[in-house]
Amino acid sequence: MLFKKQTNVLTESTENFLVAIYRLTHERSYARTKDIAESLGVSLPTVSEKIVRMAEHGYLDHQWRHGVMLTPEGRLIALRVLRTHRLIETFLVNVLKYPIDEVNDEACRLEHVVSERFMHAIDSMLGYPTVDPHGHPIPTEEGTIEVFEYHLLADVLAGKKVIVKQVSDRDRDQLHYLKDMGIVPGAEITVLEVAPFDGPISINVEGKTVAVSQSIARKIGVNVVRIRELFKE
Amino acid sequence: MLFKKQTNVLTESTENFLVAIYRLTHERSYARTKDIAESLGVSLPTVSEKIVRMAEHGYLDHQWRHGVMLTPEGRLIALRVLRTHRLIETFLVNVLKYPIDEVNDEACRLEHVVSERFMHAIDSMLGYPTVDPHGHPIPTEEGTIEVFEYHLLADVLAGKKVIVKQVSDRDRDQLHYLKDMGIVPGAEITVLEVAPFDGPISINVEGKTVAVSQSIARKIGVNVVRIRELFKE
DNA sequence: TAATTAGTTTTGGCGAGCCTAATATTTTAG
DNA sequence: CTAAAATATTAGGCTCGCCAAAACTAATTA
Repeated sequence: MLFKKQTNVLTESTENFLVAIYRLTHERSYARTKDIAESLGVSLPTVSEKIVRMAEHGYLDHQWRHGVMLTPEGRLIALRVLRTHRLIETFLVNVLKYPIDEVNDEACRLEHVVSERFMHAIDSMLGYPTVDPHGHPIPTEEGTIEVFEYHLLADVLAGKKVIVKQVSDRDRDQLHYLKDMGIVPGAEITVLEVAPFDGPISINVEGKTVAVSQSIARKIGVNVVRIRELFKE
Repeated sequence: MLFKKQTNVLTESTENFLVAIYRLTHERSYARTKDIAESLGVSLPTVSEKIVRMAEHGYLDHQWRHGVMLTPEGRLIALRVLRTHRLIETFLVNVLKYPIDEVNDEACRLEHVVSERFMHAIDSMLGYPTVDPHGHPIPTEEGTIEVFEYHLLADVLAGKKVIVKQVSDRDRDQLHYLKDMGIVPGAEITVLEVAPFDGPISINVEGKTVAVSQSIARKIGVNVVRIRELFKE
């Protein structure tokens, strides 16, 4: 019953809004109009107007002039689309051998049109994966999602050896940059030196020595610490 | 150069119009407004209006009040979309194990959004197929398409044995009906009896004996007669 | 030749999804 | 505690894709 989805009862735009809001409400409990506009690349009025319509349809909870939050129904849809997106990304990398930094655009287009049958077919072909190629959890069909907490590369002490578990999928260029250095989920990294005052971090990845900035290193998750927690200060 | 198309320069609707017109101009040289409307399931004014816009963009040649015909540019796009459609259908059947009568809807949605990279990936994965699961030719990347000419099952004399080469992909229910009887490309058929006066044809398919109407039998291509390149325009 | 009719196009409208410019309300900083 | 800055919303417009009703050929038939 959940995820019943006859493709097309929701427009692509609506699905995109829902996912964007889902992502934003991970940080703070309400997503602000401005942040939604920014993350979707549309104007503020477009967002304002869409919010009203989506709230009427029961997908959003609208605190006038403060922001929105997903209703359970909206959240379910967002997770369904996110699941589709991440499963498709996994398919593109594992089966069609896409480079990790080129899957996002394709998945963004496909996520709105594939059928449930398609999803089942690739899910089983992939062996029911639980994480996508960037190390992000794939929501289940029932609409649940695991939260993994990793150490950040930025916090690892010099001399330690870690395994890359997760990289951010938000910025394509950054992803490309990381991929070129070999920093992808599964890669082994030895931290050589951490320059003081927020300086760069020297690391050894698969034999090569490279330096990355603190800010990038804060976006790289390494090693599993513990599962199921959600502290975020 | 050909087929480079950054996805999205054309809307889904435009692509659908081009393919519909391509199919219609196989029968007669000009596609009539009415036939286009019918084959796309939209109203006449919708078609009239769209024709004007598409002609302005150089995709169509519009003989006012007589019909339209594709320009070379329009034809190229139509063939690109058709290629995409048929390659996706082949992928769905060969790789994802879809039943032959369920591929069309999925392909209709996917054909407008997949990238060139995706097409190359599945094309090579499939071993560069030249026909889709219904036995229709897959246009090449350069925009050429082979025309296979087959005998029609309806014309086969009693006692003969033939191989099914092509079934129509236009009607889902019909396809389902044929699939259930085992009449799919590759199946071996022995014609047992042809009733006179346009009567049903008794055939043996994979051990089972069934009867089909003349009208259906006229939509089933069997055995290769000859192959030739089509020159259109 | 005139009337009927099949087919086509024009007219006028609707909603979705966008936008810019103008306006309203918070928030924040002086 | 106001005034400027930031944020949100309203107003007004645009294109696309669609439609029904009306107007208009062109082909055929009486």
